[in-house]
Amino acid sequence: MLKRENVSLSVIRRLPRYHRFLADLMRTGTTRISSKELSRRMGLTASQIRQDLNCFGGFGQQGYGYNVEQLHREIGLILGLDKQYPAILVGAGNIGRAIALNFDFSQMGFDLIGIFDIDPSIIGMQIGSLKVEDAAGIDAFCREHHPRVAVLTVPRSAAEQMAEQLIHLGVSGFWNFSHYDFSVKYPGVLVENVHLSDSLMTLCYMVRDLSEKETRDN
Amino acid sequence: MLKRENVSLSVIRRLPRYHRFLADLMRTGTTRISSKELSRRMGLTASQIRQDLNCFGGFGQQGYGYNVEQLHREIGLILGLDKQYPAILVGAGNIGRAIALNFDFSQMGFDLIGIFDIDPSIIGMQIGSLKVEDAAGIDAFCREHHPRVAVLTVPRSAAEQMAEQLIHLGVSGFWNFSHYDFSVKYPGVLVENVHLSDSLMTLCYMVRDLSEKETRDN
DNA sequence: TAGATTGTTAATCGATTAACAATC
DNA sequence: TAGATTGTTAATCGATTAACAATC
Repeated sequence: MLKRENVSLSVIRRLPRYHRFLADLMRTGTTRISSKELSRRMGLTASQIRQDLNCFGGFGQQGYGYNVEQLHREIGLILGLDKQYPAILVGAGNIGRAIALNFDFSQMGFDLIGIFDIDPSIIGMQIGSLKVEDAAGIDAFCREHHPRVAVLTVPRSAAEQMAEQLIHLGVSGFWNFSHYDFSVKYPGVLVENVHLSDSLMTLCYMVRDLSEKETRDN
Repeated sequence: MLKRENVSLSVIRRLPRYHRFLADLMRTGTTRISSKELSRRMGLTASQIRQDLNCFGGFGQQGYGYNVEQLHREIGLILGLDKQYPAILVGAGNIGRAIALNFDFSQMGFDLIGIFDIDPSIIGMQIGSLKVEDAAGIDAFCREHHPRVAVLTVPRSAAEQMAEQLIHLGVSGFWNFSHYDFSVKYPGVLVENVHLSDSLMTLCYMVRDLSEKETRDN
């Protein structure tokens, strides 16, 4: 897993999906798989799978295919799931709590070490193994524990100011659930925007589009 | 808004973002905007914005630009946000509850009319204006109310069976939060997959990649 | 009218697919 | 060895960007 250097984002975004399908295969006891068979299951082309994997090295063997367990492990290493970077979550409302409770951050390369909110009725609440802390203490916390990444589950109105504060405190990656779109403003900062409403609106378009076609066809 | 027909998914996925930025502009009282200025704010090219919009019609005026309010409204119509289609949510765990509580479905083209779960300790729980119903009653409910779309927030193990059941009951669109990847298996069914763990893993890759570069540079 | 900015066509770029020699 | 399947190069396709005439 050495060949990389400027691998395109389209390829990177497919890696977690490969990882997931390979985990499924392991669960069902499959030990080897060809790019052709994997492409059939994932709805891709075999060519694309081979191209994608060869950005990082030759994990397969001619005439045999890929070893499922090995490939799963290699992709995990490429994604960086083997080490845990410290992360904090800011905004312990419904979405924030759901994420803190539902995600095993340690399986995804992170260690969730702090949860913050400004609402006195939420501060002190136990969420999994962590207790919600007062957001006023974020500065001190960051200076001590140096989180690399922040999950931003605050309302839109608080997002901009909080993002800037965290960037100054050394946070360089954001998993952003707020409606605030800050990828443009701070170059160099890594942002993975999760605009759930954008996703739902896209589905809305597709559903409308389908019913229009059905109407025309009848 | 008549020109469409096979507009690419890449374009569609940008529409909700335009919609959001235009809403922001309205909020700050801006009444007109050029593709150039909008491109600067959104981090796109002006060319792309004009190309995107012209898939659906000429909303601008030479020498003037676009009327913010009109463009916002037109994009809303293109996305289909003006009518509400009935939707249900299946799986009222942490994520399901957070979504039901946080999203104003009516603003995104849907009307959330039912929430279901199988867990007796959750059934009957009040979530916003709805009460969680027993999933055993989904068949009867669908035959009566004909939801077009289902939000799938069930665990992976329950997802496949539930998806098939709902497809048979006439549900044709899914907002899928489960780890189950069913876009491949049921052609014709519209699926918007929200694989949050894929998103977090992508961020993991980016953060690792950045620190490797920093290490090299020093 | 002059300046600005669109709508649209043409050029470029990047990503996907196809093909095939290498090789297990 | 023969068959299968990779790694990789070349061809195709689609999406983005640039250019510019039309026009408000």
